[in-house]
Amino acid sequence: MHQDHDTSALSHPLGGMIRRLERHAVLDDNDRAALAGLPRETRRVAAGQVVARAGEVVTEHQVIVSGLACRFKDTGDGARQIIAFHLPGESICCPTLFLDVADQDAMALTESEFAVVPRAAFRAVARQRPAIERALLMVTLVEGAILAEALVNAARRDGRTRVAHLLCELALRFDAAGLASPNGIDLPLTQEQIGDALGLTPVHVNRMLRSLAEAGLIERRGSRVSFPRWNALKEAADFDATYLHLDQRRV
Amino acid sequence: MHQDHDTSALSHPLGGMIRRLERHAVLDDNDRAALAGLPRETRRVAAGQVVARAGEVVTEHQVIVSGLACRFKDTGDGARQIIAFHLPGESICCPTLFLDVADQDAMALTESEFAVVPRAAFRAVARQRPAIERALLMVTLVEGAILAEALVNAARRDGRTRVAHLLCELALRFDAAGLASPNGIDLPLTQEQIGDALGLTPVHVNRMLRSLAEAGLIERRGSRVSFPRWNALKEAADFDATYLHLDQRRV
DNA sequence: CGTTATCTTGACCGTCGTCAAACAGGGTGG
DNA sequence: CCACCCTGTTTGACGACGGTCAAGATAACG
Repeated sequence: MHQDHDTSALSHPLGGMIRRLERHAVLDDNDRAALAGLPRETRRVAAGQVVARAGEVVTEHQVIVSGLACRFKDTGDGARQIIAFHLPGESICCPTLFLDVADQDAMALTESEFAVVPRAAFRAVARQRPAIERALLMVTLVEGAILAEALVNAARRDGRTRVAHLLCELALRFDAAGLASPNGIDLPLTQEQIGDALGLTPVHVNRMLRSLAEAGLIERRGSRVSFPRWNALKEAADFDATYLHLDQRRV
Repeated sequence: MHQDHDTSALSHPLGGMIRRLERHAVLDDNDRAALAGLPRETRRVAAGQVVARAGEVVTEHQVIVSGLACRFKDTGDGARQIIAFHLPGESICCPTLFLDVADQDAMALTESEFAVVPRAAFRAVARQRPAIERALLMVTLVEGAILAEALVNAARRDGRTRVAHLLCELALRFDAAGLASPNGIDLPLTQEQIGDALGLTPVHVNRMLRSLAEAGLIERRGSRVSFPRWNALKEAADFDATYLHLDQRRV
């Protein structure tokens, strides 16, 4: 962990977060400067490392700079449910920035880099600059919509559709984050983690991936997934991208 | 539908919403006055009536004054998933107040009364008064935490635990809303609606309710549900109320 | 190159969905 | 007051989707 107060927009550790906020809200130069001026550290964590724990009082606001992370909850009998995947630019914020006691855990799924901001500083900036608070509300609403669709997916769709739906969502979100290439995405998730997100066992995830591949709806090479028949996959996934609010007019 | 501009605090149609916001945030007299002064109508709707539709451009902000409502999504093959239950004082707001195009439907589950506020007016007040926007962010975060637990419930727990968990949650939320009596709650949900919220069929909900009743964990008389062994029920439900954030310090 | 995590596949089984029918309750109209 | 109906509840029989258990194959990694 090292101090890093470079303020150039491109390499700024919070630049991804600022761009993400501006996808859903309007910030002016002062807002951007206030966010860019936040005290922060960057922290590099290994895959699998837990970075926030339910029940703890929160003192830090963590933003992913690179890598992939998730929030999750464990049930009483040891099962794990992934609540949300977090791409670079996203915060583990929403549950913990304003709620005093976290009710969820968070972990890095790949080796990741986090920007860590003292919670009090972040909240002070949000309070002083209403546009920032508005922006936080917007991204929280979008995350809520994504969470709602995850509930529909897990509660209502069969395993094959569920897996296909998650792939569609991640493909679009990776693309929006600039992490997709024309011929697919690099999906650094184990089948167990996919199952943890969908309410399936790893062996069933495996069966369903095979089924999708045999139908020609996806192609797999290592962790690379490509979508040779995107529209057919969307169809099989019962996928409608409205809930991602990717084209939300900024307010 | 009739105009109603009574401004006395107790009977004000938005009084429930203001009190709810103040459970999670701090409002001053000016904030309260700004909310109470919003233009509004009250609207009475019958059980089962859809009050918001996915895909529509939103122009109204709807707050429940009395009754019970829910948000839901339908899947491609006709199944319905209830995303959230809404008690008096809550808004159907969070998805639709700031996101331009709704991705969820909403309906009244019982005969209900809604306060309807023009969206532009509500947004203007929120923009002028940051404390209100902060309050909206807080309740949105709490709703997100409830939604996350619903995902855990539907994806990870067996039917019996799922039903028990929903009963625990509703018991506490009804109580917080002043709708519970010492010996239980009046649950105006059909078993089909319970199933729509949990990802179960109505017949399986019926079996699980019977199982819980036979174990002495709940008692049913008509729509009345009581909890003779609350702690044992919580245990069977894998229930931990942290996620409801009922004791959140206000910020 | 050995060790471990992850993937893959098969066989078996249980929870829950499906289908069906009987039953109860509440409202309506004769 | 009583048929009637409609919605919702209750219960049973059966089947399938997906979980469990287990073993072997492959890939990742020091």
